[in-house]
Amino acid sequence: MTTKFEACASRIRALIDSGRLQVGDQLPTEPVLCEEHGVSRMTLRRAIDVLEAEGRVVRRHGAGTFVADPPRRLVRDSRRYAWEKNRVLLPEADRAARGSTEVDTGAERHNLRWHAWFEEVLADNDIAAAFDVDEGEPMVRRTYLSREVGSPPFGRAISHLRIADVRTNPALLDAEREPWPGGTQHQLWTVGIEVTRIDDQIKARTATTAEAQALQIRDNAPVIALRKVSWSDDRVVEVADNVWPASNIELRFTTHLEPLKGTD
Amino acid sequence: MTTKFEACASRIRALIDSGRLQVGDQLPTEPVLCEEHGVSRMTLRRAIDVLEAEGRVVRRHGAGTFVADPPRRLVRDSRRYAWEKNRVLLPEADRAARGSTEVDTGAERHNLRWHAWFEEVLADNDIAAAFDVDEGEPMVRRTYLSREVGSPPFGRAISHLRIADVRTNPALLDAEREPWPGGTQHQLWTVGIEVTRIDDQIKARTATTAEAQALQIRDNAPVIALRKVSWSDDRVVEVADNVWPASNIELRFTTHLEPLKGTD
DNA sequence: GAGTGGTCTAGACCACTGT
DNA sequence: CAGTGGTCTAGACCACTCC
Repeated sequence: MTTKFEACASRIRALIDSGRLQVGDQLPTEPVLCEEHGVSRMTLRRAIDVLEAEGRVVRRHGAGTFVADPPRRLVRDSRRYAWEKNRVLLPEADRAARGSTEVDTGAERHNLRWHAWFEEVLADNDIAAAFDVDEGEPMVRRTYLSREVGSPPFGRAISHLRIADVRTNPALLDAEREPWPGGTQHQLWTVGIEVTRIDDQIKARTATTAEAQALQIRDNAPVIALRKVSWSDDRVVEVADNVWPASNIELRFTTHLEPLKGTD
Repeated sequence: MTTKFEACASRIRALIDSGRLQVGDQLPTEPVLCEEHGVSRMTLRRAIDVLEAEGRVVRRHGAGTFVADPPRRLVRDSRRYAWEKNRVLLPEADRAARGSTEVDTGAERHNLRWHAWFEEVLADNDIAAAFDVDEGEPMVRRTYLSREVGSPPFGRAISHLRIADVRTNPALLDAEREPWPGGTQHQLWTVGIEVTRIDDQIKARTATTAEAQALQIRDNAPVIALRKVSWSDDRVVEVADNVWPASNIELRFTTHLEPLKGTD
């Protein structure tokens, strides 16, 4: 049995898909839609909940409900790591010409805005375990919010470095120097650290309240969380926790396999 | 301002976290909870919606609402690909001893159950594009559902192979031969194909109706979708679409970086 | 201040489970 | 068939946006 709210959602979805309602158009108001579809307000709202979860409409409190932009999915490709590493030895001008974020988003540099915020903190349980150091180890916590002009942030990253590792280059503790040409791998290179391996751990879950606020999404909206752990040989040198609205991102990973021996 | 349904959810969540309600325990019925928390039924249900989305409770229509098992997250590591490839040349007994799924889940082989279902189909738009062949190309579509005894399925995979590639080994078209010792890489090896690279594309989204049914989860529950594209040199040889309930899985990827040249 | 979406209520009826 | 959760209603009040 198909429910009333699903049927109602389907009819409105059809209006959008057919182009009768265009991107940015305001839907009729809730009382009007209730009338049109012969349902009560709660049922109508449940129907719109479905469309909102699908990313087809946005609700703006006090203003109206609007047909949403189909999300431009950002693509984050693991090849960015090798690409970034290859730039470590380039002169600054070359490194500055293009950053990973532009590559991911396809956006132009002049359309990108950064918010970077640095703090000196003591490693909590979780971070200490990730680095395999003692709790309370002094760290620098770097929070990044990046957005295209006129859009909500497309993701947040919180990166941790050991202060013991980066202390010899005070510029690394200064948020004013961000975005750093060449990214974290070049930053670590300035203190003699070469990143040799990166592990990514990926989960999908619902946003915490803080994340929802930072990314301007609903509480409990689905997000993808990626923890990037950078190693220099057998030592962890950076732990970066990234979070994106699930609908905004696609991750890609490439695994090259060694040729089989003893064949040909 | 915190809403009434959030406050109500928090109180019930606290009961679970504190251990006053144990895994498997039935919650008081909705009318009782309404009374206890002084809210209407719709508000109470919204509170329970939150807990259900967090995976803390399960609702069973007609039976009750119960404290859910904390999900055992399955970990799928990209190193499985190299591991599988290294086994291609091993004798069957060795290959059969242990499969990727056991490695991912940590489950014992005797506790795992498979449902495999093969069909011969013509490539649709999407699959044809992924293989870079013409639409209508004959393919074998292999659907896998795997579960631990007594649990709902933990994931579904739909794999496509070109019939032109595998025709020389009819055993590959027979679902009765699954699970195949050594997995897909060994299967392809039997028809002279060596997998040299694997690309994974990952999205988080909500479950389709078919997926929700197959995985025994709610419609629109969040899932992780992973498309694995296997290449033999510059030719696509398998496209496998995996889907897991988002709360049940963590993905891990390892990227090794080449040493920087001209240094030391 | 008029109009929008967000929350909440008290009650009804239905579908499903277990005995 | 008694009791559970699932859906739906008609109305109320509130918070927010925009004129």
